[in-house]
Amino acid sequence: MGENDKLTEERIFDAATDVFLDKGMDGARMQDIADRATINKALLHYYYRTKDKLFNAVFEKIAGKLFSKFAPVFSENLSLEEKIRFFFREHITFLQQNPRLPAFILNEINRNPARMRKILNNIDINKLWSVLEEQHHDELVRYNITKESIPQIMTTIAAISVFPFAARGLLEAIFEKMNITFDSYIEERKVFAADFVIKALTK
Amino acid sequence: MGENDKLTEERIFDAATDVFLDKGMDGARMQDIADRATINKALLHYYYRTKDKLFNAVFEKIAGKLFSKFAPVFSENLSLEEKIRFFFREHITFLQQNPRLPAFILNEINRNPARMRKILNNIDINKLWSVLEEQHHDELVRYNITKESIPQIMTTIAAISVFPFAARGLLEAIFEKMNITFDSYIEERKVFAADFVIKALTK
DNA sequence: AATAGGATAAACCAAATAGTTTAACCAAAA
DNA sequence: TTTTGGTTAAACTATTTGGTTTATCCTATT
Repeated sequence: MGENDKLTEERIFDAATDVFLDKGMDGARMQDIADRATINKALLHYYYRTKDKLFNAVFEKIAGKLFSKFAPVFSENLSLEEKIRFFFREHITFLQQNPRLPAFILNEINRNPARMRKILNNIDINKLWSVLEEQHHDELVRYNITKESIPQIMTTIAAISVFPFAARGLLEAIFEKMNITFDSYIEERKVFAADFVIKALTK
Repeated sequence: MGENDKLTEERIFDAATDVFLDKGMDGARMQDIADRATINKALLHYYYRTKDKLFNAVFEKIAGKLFSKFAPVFSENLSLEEKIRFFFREHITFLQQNPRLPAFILNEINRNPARMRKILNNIDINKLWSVLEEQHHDELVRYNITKESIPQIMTTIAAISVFPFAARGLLEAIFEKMNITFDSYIEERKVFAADFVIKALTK
């Protein structure tokens, strides 16, 4: 019954995603995952033999989702400034819908850096620079963006987008005292972030 | 023998800090901590009755250390621009010496937000704005910094400083392929970050 | 000399947990 | 009708782990 099959496997995968996102690899319990998928432990192990295999499947899917959001920057036909605005709008909106991803990824990356290296092996980092230079040569000159400054700029952009979600628990506690909500702060951030970065880059 | 006493308690505390920083609350093992302190488990429990109490002690110390680094911004007698430069230089240098703190704090905050709230209760967030406005009224106007924009600006500054360390495992993997080291990137960042923020804020 | 308390080794306990096994159920396919 | 394979409940194993207990040792203080 290949139909029902997929349903169950998917239910397991979704339940596992949910539990791992909440508790991390160490804190997650196989029984929890089975419960959340409303199956029993035997069946859980029947589909994913070990906790490790299950976790790896979940982690790779999540990491893929998170990083794939960076791709349009290299494909969309927009000016550099438009791309920056586009990126923050899209990426932050994505994180709004998947707010637990950043903390999860950052935590598991530090627990097991090898896992990350394996995923990154599929990406040719150096090629990205060539593509960027090809598409935006004039703008790069105008903004004074060099190959050397790329690491600083890119990590700054990532930081501005990702950090609020990674530090969500902390920020919510602070914002509570200032009478502002995390949600409105995030909504504002989509344009604040773009303005801020463009301003900083403009000569 | 109060002397030796303190030595042991400190050895335990340091060992616990080390293990918790590496493995987190869930991943840490009491036996590991005892081993690293070169004492036995009985004595470990003799000093800190439970894993939870030990963890809380470690967490509060670490959180205190991390946040205390934000304080000089309100005490040093410098212009706003100088303060921004001062902050990034000092804070990033501190993180260079304690690179595992950010990932640890962010992770544990999300696992147990209540713990953070308790610590933040000792800080009067709203007062900080008054102090800032008192000390830098003219500059705030000049830079177009309002009470409303403070959350965006402050979290951006924190993000730029903290994120590289929280994402260290990821960045190291990427930088490897670009033939640059995390250390040189961080060294650069002390001034890049300040320049970037000041540029973004200047009208 | 006696005592108190830090320190140890080692065995122990109870609970949690990953993973396995077994026997039985049921529906769809052969 | 038989077989196959997804599915279940439940008991079970082996190991890990937080925490306790006990008996013993050592040393500084009384």
